[in-house]
Amino acid sequence: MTYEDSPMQRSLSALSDPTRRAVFEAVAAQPRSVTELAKTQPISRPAVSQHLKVLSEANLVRAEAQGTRRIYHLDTAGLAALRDYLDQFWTDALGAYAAEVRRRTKPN
Amino acid sequence: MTYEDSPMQRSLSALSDPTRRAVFEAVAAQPRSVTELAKTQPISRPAVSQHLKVLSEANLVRAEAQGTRRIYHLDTAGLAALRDYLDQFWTDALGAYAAEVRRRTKPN
DNA sequence: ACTTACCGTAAGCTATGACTTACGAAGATT
DNA sequence: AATCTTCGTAAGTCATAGCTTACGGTAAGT
Repeated sequence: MTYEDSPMQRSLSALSDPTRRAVFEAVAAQPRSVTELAKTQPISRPAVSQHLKVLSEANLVRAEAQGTRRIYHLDTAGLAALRDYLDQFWTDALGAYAAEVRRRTKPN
Repeated sequence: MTYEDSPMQRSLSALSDPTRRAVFEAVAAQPRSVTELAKTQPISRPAVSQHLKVLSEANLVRAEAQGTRRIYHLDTAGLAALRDYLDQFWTDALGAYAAEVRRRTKPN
């Protein structure tokens, strides 16, 4: 049951697959065309295309047409969304920890 | 094909499922027992247990036994791993952007 | 000691997701 | 204009992930 489909959930699940994450890292390392990306992976070119579609919809990657080729490059939007999401828990955790410290140090 | 199983990949895929992410957020918001967590979700208690197992193996959550109850609370280790992973791309992206700016502003 | 509450795991079902091959469209090349 | 390259998508297959019910084990309550 997919009862939530926030943009950040998309980014999160986009990176959940190891192969897709490898594709993402290849794109991040250097902007490349689809066939070039496919050469770096042990899967077929259409499979890479499908992964790129998912990554695009997660705003983790973007394409620029250049003739018949499509050069994919990193998109920081999805990255920022993920970072903000994690940071939220991070500060919450710190806050909870501080509260715990206060609770433990406070005399009864 | 699971050709990679880094601890950070585990954290990443642990949060890929919306339901499991909801469980994680419930734990993060407040340490709770399994049955208490199950009440906050539209799934059965064993399902919550299974999600907690995955989250535990991803170092996103930890349990403390308290009688027969197991109180789950946030574990910042997995969170830190994710943060570091994303930050790596972040700084890379900034570096690439800076290089791009240099390339564009540099006279031919 | 018997029952009750709490929890993890096994077994089984079903939906989904990751891959393949096949195809068609659009721009480059000759 | 004919071919070749590049790419996205459709169709189909297969493995896996998430859920359920059922069960057993441990600690607490009476």
